[in-house]
Amino acid sequence: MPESRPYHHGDLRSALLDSAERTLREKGVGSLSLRELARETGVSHAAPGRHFKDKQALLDALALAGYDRLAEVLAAAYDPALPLQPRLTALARAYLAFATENAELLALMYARKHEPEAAEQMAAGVDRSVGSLGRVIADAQRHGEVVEGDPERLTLFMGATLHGIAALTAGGLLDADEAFGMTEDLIHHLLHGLKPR
Amino acid sequence: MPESRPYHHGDLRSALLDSAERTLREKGVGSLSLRELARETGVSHAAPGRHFKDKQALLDALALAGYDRLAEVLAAAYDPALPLQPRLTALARAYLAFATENAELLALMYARKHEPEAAEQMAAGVDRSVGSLGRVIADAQRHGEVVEGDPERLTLFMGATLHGIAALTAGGLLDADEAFGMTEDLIHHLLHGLKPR
DNA sequence: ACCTGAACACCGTTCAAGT
DNA sequence: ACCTGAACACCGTTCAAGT
Repeated sequence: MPESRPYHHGDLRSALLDSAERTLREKGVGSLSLRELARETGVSHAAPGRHFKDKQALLDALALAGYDRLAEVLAAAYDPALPLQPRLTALARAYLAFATENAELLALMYARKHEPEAAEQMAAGVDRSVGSLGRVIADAQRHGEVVEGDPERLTLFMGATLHGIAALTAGGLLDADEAFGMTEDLIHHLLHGLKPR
Repeated sequence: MPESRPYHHGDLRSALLDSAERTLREKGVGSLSLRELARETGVSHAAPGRHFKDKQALLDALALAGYDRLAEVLAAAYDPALPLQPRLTALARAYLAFATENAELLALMYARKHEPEAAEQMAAGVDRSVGSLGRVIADAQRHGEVVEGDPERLTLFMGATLHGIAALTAGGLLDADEAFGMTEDLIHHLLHGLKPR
């Protein structure tokens, strides 16, 4: 740790990302400016330009990091020892928790990005997260606990439902506690359908 | 139609909204500026301030109009003469079409707004749209075509699923044609569930 | 290789003054 | 009642120059 403010920051890139993530969480994307970020990090306003080609590149990097964390959270919540229904409930709750705790970040993750190479990595990030769901479906199909059919479609059906409540909750249209409270019910309907048996 | 450019515009408010909606669709929220809007409308840069307290107020107005149009689209797609499954498929397709044709607007509609009074109207807009779904569920329950239980929860389950694919598609994470192609399947799973019968 | 300072072309918002 | 023009405090981005 150098005594005051050295000419070279050392790890400006990750310092900017950390600062940006905090601002995003506390004040929203609208209040995120490169100049303000530079000020907080004690660096000139032009310095961020060395590490991020433009503002969108920084936002893309934030979103990408978000996908990494989401994939971790889901992987951690995936417990193959659990029966199907609680296994899915745990995954749903994990996603919901991530969505409510990172509402602004989630919006960034699912926004249309402009930089084409970032979009590619974004898709890969989605795949990694959807992977946890896909494993559950494929595994359950093998045990005859889930209907036969294209596992990708089944996974997408399930993913869409989870993403739906998560997005509605993150957007403030659904109360977080309410969403958590109905997760079990939701998974039940997902498994048993709306039609009476 | 006055000959050149009169001092008073006449209906500046709706002219600004029209222009904003076009810009939103063609270039995205990022490229939407009040000054540019004023220029396009042939008015001074300070004029919009008379009709919208700030930029967010204009965005809120756009989102609100979006809810109106979505409610219309859904109401038009709601055909009580159809059997349950095609009735739901039609609603899902209508929402999906709206989402793909108004991707940027949809993001605005489901974003956290700051002006508290707008948030209230926003919630009302959601209710109106969800209303179409709620009617289908309540009606189907009466005919024994859908399981018993809190109709609001069932509606929300269904709404979350539809919103999920729509949001993923609007966000570019799911190809629009692919999403349309799997709509029928999706509704099938919604009705019959993932568990084998 | 990394950062600064000045410069450029934009913003949103406010407010006296004009019609 | 509605709009203008100037002013203010911000932006993002670029680029020569400094370390």
